[in-house]
Amino acid sequence: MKPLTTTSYAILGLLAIKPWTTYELAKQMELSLRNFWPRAERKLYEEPRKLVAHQLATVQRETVGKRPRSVYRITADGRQALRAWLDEPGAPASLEFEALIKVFFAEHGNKQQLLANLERIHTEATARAMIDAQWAQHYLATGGQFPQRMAVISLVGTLQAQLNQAILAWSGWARQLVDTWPEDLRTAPPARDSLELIARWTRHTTSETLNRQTGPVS
Amino acid sequence: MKPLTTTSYAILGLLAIKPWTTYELAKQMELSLRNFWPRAERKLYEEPRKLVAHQLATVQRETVGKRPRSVYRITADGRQALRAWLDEPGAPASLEFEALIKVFFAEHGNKQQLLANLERIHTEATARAMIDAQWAQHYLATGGQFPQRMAVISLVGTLQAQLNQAILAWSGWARQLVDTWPEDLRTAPPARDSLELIARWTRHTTSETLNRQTGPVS
DNA sequence: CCTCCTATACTGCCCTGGGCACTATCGGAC
DNA sequence: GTCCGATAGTGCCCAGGGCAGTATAGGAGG
Repeated sequence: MKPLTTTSYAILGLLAIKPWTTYELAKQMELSLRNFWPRAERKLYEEPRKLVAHQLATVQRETVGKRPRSVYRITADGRQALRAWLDEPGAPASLEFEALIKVFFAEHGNKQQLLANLERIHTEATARAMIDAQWAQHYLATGGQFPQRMAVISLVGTLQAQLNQAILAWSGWARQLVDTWPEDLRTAPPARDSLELIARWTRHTTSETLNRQTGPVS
Repeated sequence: MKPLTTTSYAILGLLAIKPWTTYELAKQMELSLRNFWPRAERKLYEEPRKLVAHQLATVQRETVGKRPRSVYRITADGRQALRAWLDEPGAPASLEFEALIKVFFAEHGNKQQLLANLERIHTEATARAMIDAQWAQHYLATGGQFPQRMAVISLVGTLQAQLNQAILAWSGWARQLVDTWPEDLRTAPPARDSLELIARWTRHTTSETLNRQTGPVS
């Protein structure tokens, strides 16, 4: 029997809200979890079956006219498994950001290319901020599809918006700074002020011993 | 001939700095790009060969005693290809954050479980902030292994640190807020203040600076 | 001098998950 | 009556993740 993955538990979490068809589950995953757990739609279709095999859900085969569909429902075991899963620490966060690689290797191109990449990041973050704003307005106005979930959703939505704001603020700052740099980026002055700020962030923390690990970039 | 991927260009970017052995390339990728382009070490060993096939790099087979090794070197075509790649827009950023799924579905568990998950996020972000601080101190003190790269590295490092700070601030805020919530999270009041702040981000794109250190809800 | 340990320098192999392509019916608009 | 988008999926290839394994180099310690 196929072992359950994080994606399985994400689906199980949705089933804990209400019963859904596989198609609806796939749509809902895309809608609400894409931003912190992106998965290929194709693979989501295999998850509910695994849940049934583990007796965490049941299927109900229906037909709409001639077309069949499967409605999945969480079981008591399923709710129990979900609660147990919430106790386990999750894997550390992981980010993929191709445009940042282009910033990282910008000295092998010219200043205009770096500015263009920063501009693209800024534009995307701006668009994203608009979407976040509309989302927040929608939730404030309607309370959302599942009002009992609004509290936790407001937490998660806040982090997403804050992360996007961080990218927006950074790209605006970086753009302005790079504007003052020479054409040959190898001779540009490093952002010392920013590094000094980062270097001071140890102060607000405990004197716990640190294992030697690497910082953001080496 | 295998097509080049983003990972290929990341390796090519490293080769544009200096020649490396495959082993060194793999180590360096892990060290410096893990945080925004994480890739399995195993697969990195296949990339330099692809670059040679495309004539963007050359190999030099050497031996250290009885042990063979391959040193890769970028070609003029390689530098050209790297510059061209810098012009193409990168794929949108993508985040995987399992602990956030647990926050998202927290209403199916109890308040203590949610607080524990927030605590874990906070602890990890705190540890990460210390690593970032040490990294910044190291760079300020030594200028790094490749001083001509310090300017671009300071940009990328700043974003990484800022993103971690956003998580740190958010998790601290969320922890305090959830503390005031009832046991049954379905009846908890949503973070309206925060949503209202996000909702307003449509209009003003204020001149954000690095010194903006406000938490999620200021 | 010998042993142990870690760093260097990779390769084999299985299988998960990403992603494109494809099928088919339903329901409402025009 | 026709067209289009939404509903409801399946088949299949292969890139990439990740575990395991091989072998030599070089320095530390006894």
